[in-house]
Amino acid sequence: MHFTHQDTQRLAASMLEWYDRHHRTLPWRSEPGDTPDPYHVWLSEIMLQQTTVQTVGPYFAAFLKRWPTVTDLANAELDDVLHAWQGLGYYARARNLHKCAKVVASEYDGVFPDTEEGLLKLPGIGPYTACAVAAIAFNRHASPVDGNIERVISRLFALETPLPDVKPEIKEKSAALTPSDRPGDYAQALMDLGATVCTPRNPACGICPWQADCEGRKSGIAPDLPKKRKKDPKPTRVGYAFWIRREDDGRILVRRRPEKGLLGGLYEVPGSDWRAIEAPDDVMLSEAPVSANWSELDGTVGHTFTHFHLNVSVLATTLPADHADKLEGSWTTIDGLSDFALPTIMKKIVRHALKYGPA
DNA sequence: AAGACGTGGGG
DNA sequence: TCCCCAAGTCT
Repeated sequence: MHFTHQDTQRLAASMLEWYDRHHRTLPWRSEPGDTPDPYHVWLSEIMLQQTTVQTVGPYFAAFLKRWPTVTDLANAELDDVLHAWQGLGYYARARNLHKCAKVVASEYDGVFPDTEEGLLKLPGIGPYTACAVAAIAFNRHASPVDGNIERVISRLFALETPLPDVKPEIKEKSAALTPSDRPGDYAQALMDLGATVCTPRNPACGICPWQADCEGRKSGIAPDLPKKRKKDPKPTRVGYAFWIRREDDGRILVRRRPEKGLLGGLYEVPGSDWRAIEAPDDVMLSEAPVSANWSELDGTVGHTFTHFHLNVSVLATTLPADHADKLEGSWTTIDGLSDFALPTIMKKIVRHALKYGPA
């Protein structure tokens, strides 16, 4: 399948026309004709990595309100950024977001670089985001390829090679279709189309501006594209959470996780390691922050991460203050828990402890 | 280069 | 219930 130069111009034009009529108004999108704020574009693109528009909305608004400029964000404390990010997931994004803001503020005088290669050097900005920001914020002739565009292009050309092998071919085909005029709108058009028309399941080919040219639709395989390699089943891990209450004031112990790795920099109810195979109770118990008289609460807390399922049992105890004060971490009231950046698994553990724990 | 890295919604 | 999916990056 090959398009002539004339074909590509026609396809780009019909896509932009579709965008002008059907594009969504999103908080980070400038009005047509207005120059977008690179800070807004960058912030939204980082938040939107592997995350839905609906989920991002409130976070984007809250960040912009609290940190109106990239310099404001650079001057923030990391813990405050992680706190504002809690629940959004992939927390390395928040750490890199903060790092990136600091670099832009200190080394670029608060002004984002306006080229793909300049952007690519910044923390948390990879090939997709560099391309997207260059196109959307700076109107550069760049062709970002995200999951939506992979789907649209693989269908348009009926590419049956599975991802990720087919990625270079998609990149090449997509670049060849990208117009010099309005490359940013064109990129957003493809993403909108992928999100609302050329959807993973039940694509609405009947209303697609490219239906007449789509090889995938014509051969009836569009809904099955792009092909992907099968994923390995997720293993299940188990562990304990230690709900430790200080006797005199009823405060609870929380602690900050190491900055690298899973849930890095967020706070946790102290816990054992999460193991693939259930270890004997005494091994898990030896990982408690303190030796104590534990009572196991009813039920378990289940949570699924990207690459494993987790089942946590909660052990509760109450410690005399002189004993409690030797432990590492922060003692907080229940209400005060909202001041800490807690990932969803920890919120579940807190909820479970409050529901089943000793009164 | 393949695996680590979150979460919530939809079918 | 369970699997797939969402504007990927880092190591």
